[in-house]
Amino acid sequence: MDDSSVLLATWNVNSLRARMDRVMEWMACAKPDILCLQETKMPDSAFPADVFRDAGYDSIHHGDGGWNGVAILSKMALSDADTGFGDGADELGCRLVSAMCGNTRIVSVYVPNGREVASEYYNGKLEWLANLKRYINTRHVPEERLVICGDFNIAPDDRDVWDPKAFVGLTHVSAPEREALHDLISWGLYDCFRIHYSQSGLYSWWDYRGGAFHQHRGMRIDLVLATRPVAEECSFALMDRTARKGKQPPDHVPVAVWLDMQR
DNA sequence: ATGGTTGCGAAGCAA
Repeated sequence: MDDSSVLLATWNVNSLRARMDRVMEWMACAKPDILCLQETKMPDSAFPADVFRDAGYDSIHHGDGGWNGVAILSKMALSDADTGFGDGADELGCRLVSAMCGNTRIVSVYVPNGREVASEYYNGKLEWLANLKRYINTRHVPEERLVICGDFNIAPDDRDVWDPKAFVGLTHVSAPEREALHDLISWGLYDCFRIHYSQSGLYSWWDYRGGAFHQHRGMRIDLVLATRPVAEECSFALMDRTARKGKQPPDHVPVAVWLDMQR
């Protein structure tokens, strides 16, 4: 990692209020250039933009209460920020924020969980994913510098779940969810983590219950998707399992990618 | 054993 590489990370923090000390600690250690957050679980009025500014980060937040909430932090100035799908489509509550960061468009997303297959929430998840595809397709082209990252609440394939047999009939792995994600990716995106790793058993999330983390029962549902111009510059990727350890850990860990691009 | 844990908000609900 030379001085010209940019470190971009995405992290579902499961309440920024509860995780602020950990987030600041991780940022001081990893020094990401760009950090996308999900599940801040706070309204814009509570978002600590001043604290991040003091730490050297510009920021944009989109949240309206105790659930969901997404943000982008950046050492470079953010501009042309936008929230939601912007076309009147129901975004199911503060799940998308976007901004220009240098010459690259950054989108931070928190895809709905879906709760149970065939539920109204599951159908809403599929609809939200279709809206995301439409949002991207109407505003961007694959030749642009574009990153869409966040908690997709979908394990792209069976390598990304600890036991596929245990997930039969459950959300996050169902064919319609995976097809919706594939439909988005096939528009012209690359899964940056998979550029560097092909093996199974590498996860970004572990259930709090049942000692799942220590039993290696997790899923890879937090993704950094990028168009070809950005993906070609992706020299390395990591999911920081250390962030799942210690006191009051979040259930997700940061997914980080190094991009050899000019600042 | 429809369990288990965490956060929100102040009791269940969402994940």
